Amino acid sequence: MLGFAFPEWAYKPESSPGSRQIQLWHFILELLRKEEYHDVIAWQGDYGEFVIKDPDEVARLWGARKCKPQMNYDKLSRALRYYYNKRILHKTKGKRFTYKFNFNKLVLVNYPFIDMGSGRVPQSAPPVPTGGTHFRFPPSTPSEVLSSSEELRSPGMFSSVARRMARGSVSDCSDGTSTNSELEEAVGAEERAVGQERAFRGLLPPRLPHDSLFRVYGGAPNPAGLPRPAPRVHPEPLSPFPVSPLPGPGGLLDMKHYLQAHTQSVFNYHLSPRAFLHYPNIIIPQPHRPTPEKPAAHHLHGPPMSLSHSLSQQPGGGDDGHQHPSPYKFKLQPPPLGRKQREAGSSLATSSSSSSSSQSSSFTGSGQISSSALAGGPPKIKVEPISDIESEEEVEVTDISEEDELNHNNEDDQGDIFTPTVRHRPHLLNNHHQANGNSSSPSAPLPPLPDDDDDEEVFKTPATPPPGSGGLAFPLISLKSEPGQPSPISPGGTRCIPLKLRFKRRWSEDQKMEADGERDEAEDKKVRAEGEEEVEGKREEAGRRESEVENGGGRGGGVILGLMLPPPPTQRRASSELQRATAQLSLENTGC
DNA sequence: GTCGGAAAGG
DNA sequence: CCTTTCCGAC
Repeated sequence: MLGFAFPEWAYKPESSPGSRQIQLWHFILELLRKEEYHDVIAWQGDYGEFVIKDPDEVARLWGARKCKPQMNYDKLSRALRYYYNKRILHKTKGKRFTYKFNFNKLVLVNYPFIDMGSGRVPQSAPPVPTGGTHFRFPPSTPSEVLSSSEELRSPGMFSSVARRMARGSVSDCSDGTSTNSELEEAVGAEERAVGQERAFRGLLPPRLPHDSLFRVYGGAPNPAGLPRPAPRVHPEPLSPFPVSPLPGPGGLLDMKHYLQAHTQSVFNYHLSPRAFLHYPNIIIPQPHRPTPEKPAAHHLHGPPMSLSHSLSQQPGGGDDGHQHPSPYKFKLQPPPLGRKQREAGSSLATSSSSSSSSQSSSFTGSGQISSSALAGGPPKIKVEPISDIESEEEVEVTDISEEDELNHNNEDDQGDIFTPTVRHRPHLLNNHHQANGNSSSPSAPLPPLPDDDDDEEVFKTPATPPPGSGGLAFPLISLKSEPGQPSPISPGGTRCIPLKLRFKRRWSEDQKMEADGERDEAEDKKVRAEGEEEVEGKREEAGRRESEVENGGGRGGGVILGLMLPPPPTQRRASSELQRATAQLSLENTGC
C-alpha cells in the first residue's frame, strides 16, 4: 500500500464508494482547461491562479454537474473555502473571485496529466512538474526501474486519476456514465500518441516528449498578455522551457525526473520516508553541495515528467489499473482535519502518530548523509527557537535543498527553500496568514515569487508575470539566483538553511509528519479562528508557515511545478464554444 | 466579498 | 469524506 498515492481525498471519488462524485476542484480544473469556459473561468495571474469571471455561471455549471440546481456561488465558494485547509486552493486576496491552486501539491504530482491547458493553455497554467534533480537514480534503464519498482508504476495512479478526471468532466449527472468527457478524449489522444504505453512510457515519451508534456500542462500564463509564444499545440520547439527539455537520454531522464518529482513531492507532502523505499533505485539526493552556492545552472529539467500523456487510462485495464487504486500512496498533505481543539499550546509535537519512522530511517539515512555532506559547509544555521514549526518548513525546503539541481523551474524549490525562510519569517513577525496583506505587503514586498504555496504571498497579486517568455516560469529562480549570493541570509538569517538542519528537521518531521500536518492545519484554523493567543499565535503561524512551505513550497512543489508553459493567448473567442459547451453540459446534466 | 462554524446529506 | 446549506461576522 504504500507507494504513493494521492491523498485520500484526491482519489476518493473513485475509490470510495461513498464519495465518488466529482470533486469541485476537479471540476474547476476541467472548466479551466477548456476554452469554452474561458469566459466563465480562466487562468489568470500567477501560476495556478484563476479567476471566476462569472460566478453565477460557474455555480450553475457546478450545480448542473452535481445535480444541485440550488447551487450558487455562495455555496460553491464555501466548498472552495474548504480547500483552503486542504491546501488545494487558496484565495488570492484582493482579487475578487480569484483563487489559486496549489498545484504543487496536487495536481502536478498527482495529476500530472491533467492538462489544464489542454489545448491551450491556460494562462496560468499549472506548472508542470519538473523533476528536480534532487534525487538521483542509479543508472538503470527506465524500464528497469519501472519494473523493479512496482511502485513506480504509477501509471495506475495516473490512470485512475485520469479516469477520475474524465469522470469529472463536466458531464453527467446521470448515471455516471458520462460519456464524453473531453478529458477522456484528450487523454486518449495523448495515449495514442504515445502509443499505448501508458505508464511510464507515457511519462517519458520517447518521441513526443515534451510536446505532450508541455502541452498538457499548458502554459504559463502570460498575463502580460504577451503573445503567447508557445503554441498550444505542439510546442515542440517552443518549448517554453528555458532550457531545453529534451530528454536526452531518452526515457531515462524523464523517468528520473518523474521519479524525482514524485520524490520531491513526497517530501513536500510530508510523505513519510517510507515512500522512498518504494523507489529502490532512487538514491537520494544530492545534497551534497557543501556550499550553498547556487546551483549551477541546471536547467530545468524540464519536462520531467510528463506524465501527461499517458497516464491516462490504460486501455486495457479499463480500470486501469486502477483497480488497485493505488498501490502506492503517498500521503500528500494531511488533510485538514478540523480540529479545533488542538491546543495550541501544546507543542506540536506529539505527534499523533508517527508511524513512519522506521522506514523512514532508510530514507533518512540517506538524507542525513547527504545532509551531512551538505551541511558540511557552512552551516549556518539559523537557529530558531522555533520549533518544529519552522523546522519543518525548512525541512521541506530542504528537500529541495538540493539545490542544485535545477530547480529552476521550480519556483518552489528554490523559492521555497529560500523563500520560505525568508518570506516566512517575516511573516512570522507579522502576519498571519490570512490576514495577509498581501496585497499590500507593506513592508517588504516579497519579490514575486511564485510560490505555490505560499499562500499568502502568492496570493498577493500576481506580480509575477508570467514567464511569458516562456523561459523560466519562475521568477523565483531568479530570485534564487539573483541573490547570487550564495547565502544571502537575510533577515531571517535563514535564507540558507543549513542542510543539516534541514535534514534533521526533516527527519523529525517525518516522524511527526502526520502530527504536524494536522497541527498545521489545526493551527491554521486555530489561528484564524481563535487566533489569538499570542504565544500560540506565534506558534501557529509558524506552523502555518510550515505548512505552507510544505505545500508548495517545499521545494518539492516547486520542483514539480517547474515549468510552466507559456500561456496561450488565451482568450479567444470562446463564446461560441462556450455556448456549445454549456449546452453540452446542460445536456449532460440533463440527467438530473 | 470573503470567511469559517455548524449541521446535514449523500 | 466532501460537499451543501445556512448564516453570522468582518
